[in-house]
Amino acid sequence: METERITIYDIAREAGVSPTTVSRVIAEHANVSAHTRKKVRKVIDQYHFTPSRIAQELLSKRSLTLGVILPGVTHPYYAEMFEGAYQEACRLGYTLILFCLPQNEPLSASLMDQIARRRVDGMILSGGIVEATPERELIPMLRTLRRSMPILTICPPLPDVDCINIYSDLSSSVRQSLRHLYNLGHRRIAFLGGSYESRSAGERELGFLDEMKKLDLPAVYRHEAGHTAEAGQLGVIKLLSSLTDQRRPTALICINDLVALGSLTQLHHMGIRVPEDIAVIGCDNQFFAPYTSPPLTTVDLHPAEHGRVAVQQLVAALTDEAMNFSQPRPAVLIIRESCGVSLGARRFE
Amino acid sequence: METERITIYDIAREAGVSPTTVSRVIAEHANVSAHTRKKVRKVIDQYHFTPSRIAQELLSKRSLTLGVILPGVTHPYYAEMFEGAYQEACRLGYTLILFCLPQNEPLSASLMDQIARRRVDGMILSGGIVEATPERELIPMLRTLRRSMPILTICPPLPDVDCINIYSDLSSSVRQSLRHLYNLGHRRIAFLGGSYESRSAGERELGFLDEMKKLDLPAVYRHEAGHTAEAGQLGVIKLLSSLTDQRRPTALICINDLVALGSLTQLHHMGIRVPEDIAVIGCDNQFFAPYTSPPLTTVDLHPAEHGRVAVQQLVAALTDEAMNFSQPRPAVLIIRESCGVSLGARRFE
DNA sequence: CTGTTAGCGCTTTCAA
DNA sequence: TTGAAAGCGCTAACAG
Repeated sequence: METERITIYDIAREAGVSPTTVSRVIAEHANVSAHTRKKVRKVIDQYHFTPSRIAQELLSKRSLTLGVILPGVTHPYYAEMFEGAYQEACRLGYTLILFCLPQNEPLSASLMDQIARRRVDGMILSGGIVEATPERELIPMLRTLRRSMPILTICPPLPDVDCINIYSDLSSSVRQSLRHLYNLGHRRIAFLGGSYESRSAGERELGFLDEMKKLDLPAVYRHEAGHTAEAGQLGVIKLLSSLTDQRRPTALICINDLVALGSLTQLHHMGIRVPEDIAVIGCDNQFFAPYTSPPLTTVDLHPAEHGRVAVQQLVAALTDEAMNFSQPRPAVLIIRESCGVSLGARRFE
Repeated sequence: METERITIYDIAREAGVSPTTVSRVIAEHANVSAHTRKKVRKVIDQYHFTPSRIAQELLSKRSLTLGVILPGVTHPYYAEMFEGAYQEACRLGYTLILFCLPQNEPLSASLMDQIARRRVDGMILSGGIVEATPERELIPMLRTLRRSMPILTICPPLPDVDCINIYSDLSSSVRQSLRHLYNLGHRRIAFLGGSYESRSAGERELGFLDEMKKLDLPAVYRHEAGHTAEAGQLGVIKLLSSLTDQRRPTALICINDLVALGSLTQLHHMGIRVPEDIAVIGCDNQFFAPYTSPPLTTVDLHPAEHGRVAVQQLVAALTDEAMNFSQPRPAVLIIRESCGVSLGARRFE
């Protein structure tokens, strides 16, 4: 098992030069004669030598590693975010270490410790940790972390911490969906999903309420639910079972595509046609959205791009003593069939 | 930005002891008097000191880090596998570093180099890299890697390399689906998806062909396709468009749920009812399977468990000079509605 | 162009 | 019970 690790000294000895010279050859420094270089290269290749990044990190005091805290990658939204971040990190010569932290778990002391020990150069945080942790707990933790490295959060902006922040214009997302439905003639529009504990969900909720008010519509159809397909299914049951057909909403905005998926299934079970009887709009533009029946109208939040930009900004902050500002990223409505565009604008009672 | 890093020497000086003692306190060694320990602890806490894992790694020659190569985490199958591995790694005190390598990209020299430099303690490989790379290229690379660390592959077993191997019993997966359909009365059964370049796909293909032969059925309905929903959609078009209704297969086994999803959509477009006109079975039991219409019968391969077991085995190999054997993991058929059980066994011409 | 020296932050002898 | 010294593998500074 233990393949006695070869060091730069072994190479130096074997090539009859000093370790420094070997180091220079590896780093492709200019000040090495072609002859020496070739000689050293040969020995390096012969022994399949690769310098230890661990030693380099110790010396340079930079790990060229970024930590990422996400609720996990099982949710396609975060999976895409991670991959976007990963690509950009590769491009910039950084490595990512992913820490999965379930939505409702707080940033434990043990995780903080692990991060600190690793001496990562910076942290990217998204998901429940920055969405659902009470600010009175979260802010101090972030401040502590911030003392040793720059931090980037992907969530609605947080007050009183010196973090770079990237956020989806969630409010705009709901507003766009709402306006689209309004223009199609809908007036009884319901909002389904999320939980008031999540700041993102809250922001959408607020966007919904505010836009409804602007449109002079009563926002009576709302239902707190989770973020899963099952939650969508349950949500529809709760939302509709108590209502007569006359008072039933004619359109449904779901907090994400998973909830929309569950809703579609449940509506189908109940014999309610989409989009004829009720229009449905999701959010996230997940891979399955074109394949639901009917294909789901949704909003693309571009999580992969968020990830990419996050790494870019964080690395920039590491180099320049840079600007830590908040940046909203646009949300774009993807129109398919579940909203009923093909039916044209109609009049609803 | 640069928060002058505190070292064990700073703590030692401040506490009026030697660095050794501080080290001992941190490692919770026995041989420190209660008084000294308390004194040192206080200084440590005061300065929020955490020992550098980088220095520890350099000294101990172990990084307590495992590398994982996956095609990415965007595919839920691999996302689940990763999370399973992640959990187990946490439990055992290891960190995972994820390298995303697109399905059809070979293990580049640059990636090999990166892995070697990181001095990870072991590697877990799955996806295209071990599925689709020609063996004449793959085996030598694995051998090279194997010289410096234990390797675990999650894929059909590879010949001539000393790797631990975990694999889904893919052949059994197809056989189960096939037999289930057969018992329901189906005789014209089609197989859709995959590509002959992938060893997993090949194994399923073989399972299909072999089982068809055992059942004394002609395996005429096969179609190489990709692994995406779009591929499923296209596959159905190609498979059915040339056939008269009489000769059309009455059942369809898809290589994965994505392909099944695309197939369902396309069948719907073509006015072919599932399961009345054609039964459909997928594979992977992805989260959306209960929410397709009709709900998808599929096979659960338990990727998360694969991930967990992988880490467990690899860590075991790191400690014991352990057993490198191949382990098939069971595949279980999850029966929903797309296969038409509720219709009961029927007679097809 | 090349080599010597010192030190990154830690732990492990070994000695006191 | 505590500490001094050496070294993990590498590179930057400084000589030569």
